Amino acid sequence: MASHDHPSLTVDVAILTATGGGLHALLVRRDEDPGRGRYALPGGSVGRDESLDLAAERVLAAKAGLEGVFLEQLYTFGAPDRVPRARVVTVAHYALVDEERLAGAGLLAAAGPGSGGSGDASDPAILARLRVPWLDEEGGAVGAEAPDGAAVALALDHAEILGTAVKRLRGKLDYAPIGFQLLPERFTLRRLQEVHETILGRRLNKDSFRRRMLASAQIAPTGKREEETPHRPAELYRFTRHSAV
Amino acid sequence: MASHDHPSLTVDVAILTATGGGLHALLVRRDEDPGRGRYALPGGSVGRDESLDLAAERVLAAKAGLEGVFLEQLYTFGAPDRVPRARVVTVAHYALVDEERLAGAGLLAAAGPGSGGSGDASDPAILARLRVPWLDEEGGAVGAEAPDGAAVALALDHAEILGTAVKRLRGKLDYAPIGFQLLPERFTLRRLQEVHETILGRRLNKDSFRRRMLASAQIAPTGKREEETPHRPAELYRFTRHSAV
DNA sequence: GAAATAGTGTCTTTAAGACAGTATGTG
DNA sequence: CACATACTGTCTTAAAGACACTATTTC
Repeated sequence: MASHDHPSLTVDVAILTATGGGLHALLVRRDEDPGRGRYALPGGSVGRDESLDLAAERVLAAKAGLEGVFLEQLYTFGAPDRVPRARVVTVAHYALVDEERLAGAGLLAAAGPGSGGSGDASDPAILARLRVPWLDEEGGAVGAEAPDGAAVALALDHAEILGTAVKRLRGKLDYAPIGFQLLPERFTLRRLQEVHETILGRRLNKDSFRRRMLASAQIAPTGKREEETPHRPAELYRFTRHSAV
Repeated sequence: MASHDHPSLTVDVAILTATGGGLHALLVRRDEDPGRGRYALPGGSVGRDESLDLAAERVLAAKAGLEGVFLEQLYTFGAPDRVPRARVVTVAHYALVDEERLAGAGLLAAAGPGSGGSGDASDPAILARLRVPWLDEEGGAVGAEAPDGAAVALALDHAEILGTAVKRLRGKLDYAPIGFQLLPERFTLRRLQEVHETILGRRLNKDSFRRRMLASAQIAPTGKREEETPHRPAELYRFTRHSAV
């Protein structure tokens, strides 16, 4: 078993945000085979002396101009036929970004010529809405559609990777402080509930949600309020880093 | 970036069982570097045209003589320094086996000379009790001790892998039909509760546990009962494969 | 019948859901 | 003042915990 028999090892990052009532992912159009013309998750090879997380961080910075965001390993995809005519195993990650940050940094850095970081930021990037065809614990591939509503063809097994990311997100939402990652530093309880509903794909009870969040000690009121609302302004909360014991 | 720069890719399998009130893992003693003399998870290289799951199944069969057991990908470990003088990324899996099956198949196949499957079943194997130093969602490395109570030195990052497996097990217990994997086909409610308590590392309320399990429709009475008990025999239940909707 | 554990019935406690009613902003 | 949404208080409902009590086996 000579060393050139080793599979290639890459990382792919599902960069997710919640906006307009739906989950969205940042996708880049591939200009090379395999998967030319299709949209794909940002990805790259794992460097010789680079940890997996670091490789994912590098991809995140280079292709979306994002740093310091929530990033976690998701699952490793290694079916022998997942890439035609090559053996490529990918360690998929997922990142969570609030919509303002992604609209500003991500799309500009990825789409603009040389505006971002280190290199291949030339691919056109889109923020695709995810169509999740299942509830709860089912899982499976998800669809994607461009801002104009057209279906987006995903490269390789990336629809499956996105489905796995959504499933993970849903599963962790109840016991990990994860919803806050999709919101700016200060947010109202309503916005937090909307994010949870977007992730879960179903409506939640307002009273119960409110009580749970306030009792969890994961959030604290800032004393400030919304401004310029056409109605009574809501209290703004912030996420507290206490592990909620 | 020549192809010989690719990291080596392996799978390691945490084979877990619940017995004697504690979680146990099957470990084999390494007779080669790296980690010679220490105990390690059974593992092996990923074949050229082999999926990750298939590689894990192969390891499970070859090193523990186990087939058809619960097996799931856990996490991929790829720190550049996790193996001295080599770059080896491992896709860790975990398997769940009931104690009878592991005592019979696993230890004999792994320890006996050529009694098992395809090859390297020569390493002495032990069933090590895991000492989990944390509760709930904390995570981290776990300790291991041999049947005689002596601490077992684990190779590489395998204490971390085992910790990740225990954490996953605890996390999935409440919403996935996973406790049954650690029991034989027919079991009493008491045994099922003991397994849950062993996994979680804490006592559970008997009445509530009973009600939850019976209401979940995940188990069904077989009509048969325990035999040769020094007290009233309990109903034997079996796991129903319904997804419990 | 004593001992041990299985299993049932019911009360209390806690969290979720429902909903009425009050508070506070804009136009 | 109309309207919209924020927030509060309370009733109902469902699940968990506690515990008394009955059932069935071995010795």
